[in-house]
Amino acid sequence: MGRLSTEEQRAWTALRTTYALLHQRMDQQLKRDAGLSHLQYEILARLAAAPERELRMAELACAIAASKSGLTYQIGQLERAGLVQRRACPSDVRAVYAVLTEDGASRLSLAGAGYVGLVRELLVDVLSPEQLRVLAEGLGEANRRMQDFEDCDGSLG
Amino acid sequence: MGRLSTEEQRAWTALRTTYALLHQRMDQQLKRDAGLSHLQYEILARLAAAPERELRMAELACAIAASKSGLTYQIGQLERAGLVQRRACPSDVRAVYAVLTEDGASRLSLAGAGYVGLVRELLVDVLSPEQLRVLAEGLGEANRRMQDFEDCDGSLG
DNA sequence: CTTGAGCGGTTCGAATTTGAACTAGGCTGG
DNA sequence: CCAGCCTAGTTCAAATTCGAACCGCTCAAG
Repeated sequence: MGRLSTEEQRAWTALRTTYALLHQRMDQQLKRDAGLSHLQYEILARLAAAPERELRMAELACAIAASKSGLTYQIGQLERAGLVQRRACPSDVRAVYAVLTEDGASRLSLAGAGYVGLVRELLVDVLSPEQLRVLAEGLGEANRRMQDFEDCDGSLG
Repeated sequence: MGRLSTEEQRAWTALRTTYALLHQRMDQQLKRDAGLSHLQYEILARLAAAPERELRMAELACAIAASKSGLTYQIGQLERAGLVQRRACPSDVRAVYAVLTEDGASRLSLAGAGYVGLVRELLVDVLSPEQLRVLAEGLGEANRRMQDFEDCDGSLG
């Protein structure tokens, strides 16, 4: 249980602050460009990538690491804005699908350029391809373990 | 302005979710162990590492990537809990120092073991030393650039 | 000196987030 | 079939967060 080595500390701190700064920048830019928060953008992006452009609430909550109630709130906002629709599931009355609307898709692509630009400018272009590869692999593995252990839900709601 | 390559996307997504999951876990564990939020822990940790165990509000806000008002709130909480004290700056009446108290220091060390354990278990031990080094270097550089560009304050509050 | 711009923090209201109930449906053993 | 437990989402109040407006102070230019 000793302290972290300098290198270990640097790695963790860098991870933390990189994410924090990037997140902050994205929030500002997305809000300016398309009136979306970073979280909302991620939600729309997940939906866009999903088959039929729809996902169950729980899957979505898990994917974006938000609490159940937090997602309910955000989907509410997005629905009011017409970017998403709720759809009941025929086989299970309890379940709800969030579906990306046409408007949602175009809003997403409106925001997309700026978002991608930011990821490039502040992350991708700063790293060598090799560094990027290592990062994707290493953190990908860390992720997998956490999700496995936690079953991607548990206390999240 | 094209899309991100699969690898680029993987890297960014992994960064995002790794941080999110780690943050969530920390929040829970710290709350349980010592009644601190992750943010509060970071604040105390920064103070502990600073000379004289004190920092100006603005420096602190910058260090933890919080908004000015957000920090005011959290320092308020920590002060009520007796873990931190505000101290005026003799040379500049406007400035305020946040000082770690003895209680703050012991609370911090109380929480420290669990915190470090989590960082080890979920991040450090999952990566090879080489991966860790690359991560620290790469993200460290990304960080430096963002902070430079933004002068570590700007629109943060 | 004396504006006037800018800094450092705080305050305030609105938006978001959280966790703990709660509502309802499903699902399994008896 | 039925009780008891689990699951999916929502609701609600409380805690946190954000941004804009604000206050008092500093500092450099005139």
